[in-house]
Amino acid sequence: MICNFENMKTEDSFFRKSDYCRNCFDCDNRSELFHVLTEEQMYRLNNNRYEVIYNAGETIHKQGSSATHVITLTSGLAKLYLEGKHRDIILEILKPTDFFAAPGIFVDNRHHYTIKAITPTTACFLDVEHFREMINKNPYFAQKYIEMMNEKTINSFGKILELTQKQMPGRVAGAILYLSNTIYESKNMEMELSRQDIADLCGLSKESTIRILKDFKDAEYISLEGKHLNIKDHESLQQIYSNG
Amino acid sequence: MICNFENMKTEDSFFRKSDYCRNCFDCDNRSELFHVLTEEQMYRLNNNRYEVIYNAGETIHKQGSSATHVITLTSGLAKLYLEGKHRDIILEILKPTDFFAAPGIFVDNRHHYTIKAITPTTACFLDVEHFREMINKNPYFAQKYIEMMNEKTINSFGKILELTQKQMPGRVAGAILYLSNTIYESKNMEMELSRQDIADLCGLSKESTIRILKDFKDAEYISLEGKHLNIKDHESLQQIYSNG
DNA sequence: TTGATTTATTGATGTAAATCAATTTTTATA
DNA sequence: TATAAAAATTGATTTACATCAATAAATCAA
Repeated sequence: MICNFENMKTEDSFFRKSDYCRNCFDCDNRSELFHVLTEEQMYRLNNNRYEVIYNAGETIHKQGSSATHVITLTSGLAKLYLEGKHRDIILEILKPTDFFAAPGIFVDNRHHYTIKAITPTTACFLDVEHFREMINKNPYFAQKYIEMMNEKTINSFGKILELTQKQMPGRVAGAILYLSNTIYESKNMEMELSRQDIADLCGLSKESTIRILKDFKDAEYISLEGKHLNIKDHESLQQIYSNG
Repeated sequence: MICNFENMKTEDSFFRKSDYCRNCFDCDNRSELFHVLTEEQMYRLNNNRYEVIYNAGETIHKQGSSATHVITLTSGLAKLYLEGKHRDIILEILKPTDFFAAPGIFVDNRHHYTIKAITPTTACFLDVEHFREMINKNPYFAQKYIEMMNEKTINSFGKILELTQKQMPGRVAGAILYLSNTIYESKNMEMELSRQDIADLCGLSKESTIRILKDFKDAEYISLEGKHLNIKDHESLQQIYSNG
């Protein structure tokens, strides 16, 4: 499923838009990061990228494998998680325009986490060498990237505190608020995550997670039918999240 | 306790070395990061830095306070930790030439952790604005910094897995190995950390940590008198650490 | 040197959350 | 549509670890 600049030209459809075959110039799903590129750098970016389609459940990056490309999610939903000995810990749900450069690309050229499609997903791949070059040639780009990295670092600090200090209700409330505020941007969600996914987001067992969700439902903080979750009492959830 | 380039010139001791009053050019404690600077940038670096002396227990950076400087530890030992609601989590022990730039300096200009001196400590301070400038002007410097950041990110992934998946013996073994391999670089250590510090390194209660240390002592994996710890059976500790 | 304060140690007890096991519901497949 | 497989749910049980409480040792200050 390769679709680069060259391909598009031969079809005489340079600026044509399609679901998973855009060019970078008028791409709605371009990560914010790339806004600082010069025209020429954008041209080269477009020339060096390709897009891949994934089915739900397919692996996009595998922990331990070699990191050859950075990615931007262009459609769908994916989970980024650490594979532990006993369970997985989801660090982040990725949604369109989320950009991800493996921290390994400047260290050991390995992936240190796995990214797996939750729904059917498309992702745009960019060669690591080319990415490194943009970092070196464009200080604004480097700075933007550093900002992004730093934000993720700060988030991971928060994650460490949550996973070690909050107990079950606080963590589940946190996961619900994260999905609502950041991922679905609505209090009324048709969740695409499984119960296990939610558990992995909380660092809890699936059974415990289900029990807490039940409690929240009984307490009328949420309504929950299958994968349809509606936040009825945002205030209380926030309270539970904040108080641990 | 300010001692910059200008001060030193007036004393006619440009290249004089003293315990906490060096210039950057012949400083043994310069972080690796600064090796890529040009002569002129080194000059400016030297001009913009100052050094501070701390007593054991004093706070160098406070979580939540504003991040105005990046630091390099030039002597002593310090702990970098997250202040949680119920306990602190030590992310890293800092020792001389360890450089630390708060991830907040490119995000919200706040410190997201606390750094506290464990022993009497000196640290070299560099203004954030000047640091940002070096990042923008020197792509090698930027790249080195990114490498450093990425390494820390990868480490924090490991920390997340350890804190959530390993149980007590695995975590305590991990802490001992970390202190031995990375901090004291010896199997025979006169530890400067308190039992509480070791506990915070493991994300455990002080009592549990002490119990496990006792177990290791009884099993003759280590000898332990007060703060003197000697690793007698590295192999077994490594095994316990790996198997969790 | 002594008393005071902090740090370290040990034992007894409590509990949050995991695990195990069985059942129900949903989804996928023939 | 029937059947198999996977995911979700609920209850019973176990356990790893924290907390509490008491004492002992070490450090500090006067």
